[in-house]
Amino acid sequence: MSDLVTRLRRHAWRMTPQRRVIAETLDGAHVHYTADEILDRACRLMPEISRATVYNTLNEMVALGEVLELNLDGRSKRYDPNIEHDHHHLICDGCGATRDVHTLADPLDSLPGDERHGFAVAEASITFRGLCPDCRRS
Amino acid sequence: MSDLVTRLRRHAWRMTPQRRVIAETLDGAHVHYTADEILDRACRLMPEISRATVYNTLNEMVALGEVLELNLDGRSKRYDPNIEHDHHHLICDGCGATRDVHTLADPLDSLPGDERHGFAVAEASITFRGLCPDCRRS
DNA sequence: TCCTAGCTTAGACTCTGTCTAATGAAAGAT
DNA sequence: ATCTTTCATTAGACAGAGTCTAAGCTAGGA
Repeated sequence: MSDLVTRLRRHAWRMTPQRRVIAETLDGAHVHYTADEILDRACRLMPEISRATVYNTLNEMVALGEVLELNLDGRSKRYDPNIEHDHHHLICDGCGATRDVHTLADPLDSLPGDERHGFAVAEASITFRGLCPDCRRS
Repeated sequence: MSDLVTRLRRHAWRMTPQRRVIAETLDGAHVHYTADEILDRACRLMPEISRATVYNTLNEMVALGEVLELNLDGRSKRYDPNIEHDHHHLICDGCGATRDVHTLADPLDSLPGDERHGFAVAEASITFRGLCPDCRRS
């Protein structure tokens, strides 16, 4: 039983077999998958699952506040079951692999008042870019 | 004569009328446009310019290192003629307005070695989100 | 001026994601 | 247990952003 499934059960939300497979796929990964990667993996467990269901379900999980949607590479969205608001992301420029990281300092503190231009700044997230161990070798 | 055109002239790169219109459109703006917005504006000066040329040219400017490509909203890319590598972006959650900001500390220093997971980390950029002065009022 | 590399063009194509209309399954009421 | 209503799932059509292709055009050097 994954933690994400537990969290989703608390909402008034039908837990269908398709939704369970999607939630378990998301939650079991240490990297953040795209919708198509989740579809691939879900198809191994439930071959007849449809693309629309995967997209619908991911959007609903995001709307429920139990999954974060990441727009990091400009190609496809990735989904993060970790909803803590103090984490950031490390992305491989070679293959697009994405994972959570934690920093020592809160980046909000690094933006001085005179650089806020009258904005009410609520949130800051850092995107780190580089090459993952696999892509460094090739 | 825009500063971006001056910078582009330093490269072995044909300065065609199309490329000049695109460079001047980009450089004259205070916000960061999408490729389609640039196409719209370029068409006012040169009605027969093609979509492919705008996309090709923007990609070449990025490859020359004279323009930065931003993936901030997951929909379409935006182009920033400011290529200083130590600036970040402040985005309004209300209207999407985007502007450059500078921070006190380099965010790369806030990622400890044991959070790098074997990656060769090259770059870090911060996205600040909040409400701009106009959107705070309404 | 002529030549040639390389630029521009229209339109087809790909990829990611959304929408629609029809079918299928769950949960409360009887 | 069955009915009924509501919501979920499905295949496929559609939409938006961006890339590719093949043909013609042009900038700039010889």
